Amino acid sequence: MPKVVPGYKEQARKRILQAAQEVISDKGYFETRMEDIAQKVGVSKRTLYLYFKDKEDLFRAMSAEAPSEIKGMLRKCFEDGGPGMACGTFFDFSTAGPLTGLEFEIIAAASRNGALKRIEKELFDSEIEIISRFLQEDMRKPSAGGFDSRQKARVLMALHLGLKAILLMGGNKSELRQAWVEATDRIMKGP
Amino acid sequence: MPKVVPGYKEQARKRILQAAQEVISDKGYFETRMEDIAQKVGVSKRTLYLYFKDKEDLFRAMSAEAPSEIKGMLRKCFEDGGPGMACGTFFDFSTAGPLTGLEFEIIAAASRNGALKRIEKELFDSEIEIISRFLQEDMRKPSAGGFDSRQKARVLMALHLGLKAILLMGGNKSELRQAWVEATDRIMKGP
Amino acid sequence: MPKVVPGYKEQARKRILQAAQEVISDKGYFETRMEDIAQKVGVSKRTLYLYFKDKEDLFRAMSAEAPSEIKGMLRKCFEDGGPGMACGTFFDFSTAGPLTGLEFEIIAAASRNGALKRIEKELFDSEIEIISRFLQEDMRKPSAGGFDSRQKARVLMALHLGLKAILLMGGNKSELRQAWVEATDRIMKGP
Amino acid sequence: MPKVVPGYKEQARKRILQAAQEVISDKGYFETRMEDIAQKVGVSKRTLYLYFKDKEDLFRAMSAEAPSEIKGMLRKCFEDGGPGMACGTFFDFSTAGPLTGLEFEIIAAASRNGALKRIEKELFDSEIEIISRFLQEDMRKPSAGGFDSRQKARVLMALHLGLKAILLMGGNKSELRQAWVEATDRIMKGP
DNA sequence: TATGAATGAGTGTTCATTCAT
DNA sequence: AATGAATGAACACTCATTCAT
Repeated sequence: MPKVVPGYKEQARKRILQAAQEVISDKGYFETRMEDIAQKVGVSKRTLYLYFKDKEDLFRAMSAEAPSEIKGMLRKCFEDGGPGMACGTFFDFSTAGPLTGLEFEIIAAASRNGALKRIEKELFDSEIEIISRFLQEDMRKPSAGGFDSRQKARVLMALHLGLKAILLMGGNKSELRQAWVEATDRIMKGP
Repeated sequence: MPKVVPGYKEQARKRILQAAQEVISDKGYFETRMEDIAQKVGVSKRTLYLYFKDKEDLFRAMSAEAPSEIKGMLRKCFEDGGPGMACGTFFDFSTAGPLTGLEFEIIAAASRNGALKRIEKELFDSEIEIISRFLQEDMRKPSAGGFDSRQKARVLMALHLGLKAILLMGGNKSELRQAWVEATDRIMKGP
Repeated sequence: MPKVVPGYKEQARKRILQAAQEVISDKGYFETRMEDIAQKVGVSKRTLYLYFKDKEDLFRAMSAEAPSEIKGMLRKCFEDGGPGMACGTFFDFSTAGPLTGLEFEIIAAASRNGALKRIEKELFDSEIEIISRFLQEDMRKPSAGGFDSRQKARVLMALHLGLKAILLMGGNKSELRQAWVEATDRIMKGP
Repeated sequence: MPKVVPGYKEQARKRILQAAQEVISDKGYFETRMEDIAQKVGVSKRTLYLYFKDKEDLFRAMSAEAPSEIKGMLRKCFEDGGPGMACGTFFDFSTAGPLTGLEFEIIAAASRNGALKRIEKELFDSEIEIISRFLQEDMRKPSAGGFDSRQKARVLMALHLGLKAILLMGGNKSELRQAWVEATDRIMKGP
């Protein structure tokens, strides 16, 4: 293992976070042992503590950095894509991987943990920002009754989150996809 | 302690579940100790095991019975109330108590636990049933493009769940309420 | 193991403290494992935590209760015995058992731990009290120059402690005993 | 960092020992981490191992060299000073710095560690030697009853050590100083 | 000479759970 | 119906120490 290579520690850190996300997605935070993560990375348990103060710190970092791919997905769907396809595609993308409860575990944890709550809020706000910007471009007109693009973005995010929750409880995927497409259509077109 | 009173055990059980819900809402499942629940009920730890096989069993029972009040709320809003007020009122009702992540913790747990998943699915389906019945009555007309009342109900539930998640992360309540009212209006009226 | 016997817990606690004193005397506080103590008592490690919050708490309790035998010894020598023999006897008594550094470890710890310091101070003061009372009876006359019985008691205690330290470092016992007898004689008789 | 300077290693070693003494005085041997010492010196942890085999080796070296200042103090008080003032001055000198339990921790450790015990014994003996030489000069007469100057020196050392212990437990300094002066007077004058 | 990175071995502590009453 | 006492198994975390540079 190289040592003096600059950026090495940063990479190692990333690898740990990646492994953590996989294991915690799979087993849940509390049922995940530091050992599990260490094994997945291929280092000793002790090494994790060189990069993170404790388990919670690792979880926090993971919560903060993992969603960067979600934002990438949002960008791909909402910034690059055309208006019509954006929503359906987004649903497909966001439900493509293996379904895990990680997102909800983080939310539940955030409800009891100030630091995590702040992190999540910030991530959420930036997501709203991306979508909202897209919607504004798309419409170019002031929204009726205060239901502006930011509110619409919130609704989209909420709906999306809720549908994933239902999927997690065993909901039918194509059924839910259809509900999503139909609903987003109404929400975005307006009355 | 009365022993001969019939239904005593049932009552004691209820008391335990109630206490469990309070404590677990507050601290989270994994951070809640059997001790905590026992103390809240005012019995010894050992006694809990007379009513539930183990901690998970208790959690399962709690998950299954706690939502009965949610259904009551749904009934009050959607079966008894008129169409216009139903949605706003439902939002107000469902966000009235102290906000906890319990719901999402259960969802996350269900994603990894077959028994819990079945329980949650069933509860969810019955909730969909209630709302969907209301929507049908309200409209009395076949919905366009397969976006029938059941799908709408799903969308409502998902949106509601998602908005609660956002609330939990520190979202602004009145803002989200407005988003909810506006969105449900569009979803239900629909083209 | 009987459970409902009143005073049972108190006895168990005593047994633990006794074992702790033996093991810690032997190996030192930091090198003593909770496991070691548990084994000596014949219970599981976990059981220790039913009686003491943590290792430090156990150590504190041990420090506070173990010296009761020292006080007994003091009483036997200074209160019951006649003036002449008290000192020599006290030295013999107090150096009779196996020599350990426990006393000094406690003192070192007390210097960095307020709670322990208070405990030790109190014990020390009560020991001074016992000796000082004996000296007063013995002399029945006001001491010259403020070197009263309390001061003399302090000197005796200090000297005794110091000689034990020297013993611990490999000092010759009979040599030190003689030094003690000679010195106490001068201290108590006065100029 | 100069390498070719002869005596450089020796100096570095001294710096480490000095730092070790400060940190260990402050936190205690077992609660002091190699890291702490390294930080205090301003080198990496690894470097300490270039100078000392392991933690215990470092501690041993520290125990052996630190007291050189005590001997200096003894010389200043007992060899250079006149008889009358020696004792009071010695007390003042030896209790001037910040009070720590280090001395007693070393004693406790020595009681369980042969190598350390030998080191301490030797130091102690050389201290006795210094004082005893002073006393002999002072008196120039054979002591009565075997209570020779060496025995007196032992008593002085023991008393001094004991009083420091009492100080450490929260004893009153001026009270103890007075006790010391009074007692040493009686011990040295003797019948 | 010096060190960034890594780790094996081990500790205190916790908790759900069971025994015997 | 209820419980005081006890525990086995497990986990987070720590530290002195060594590799490779």
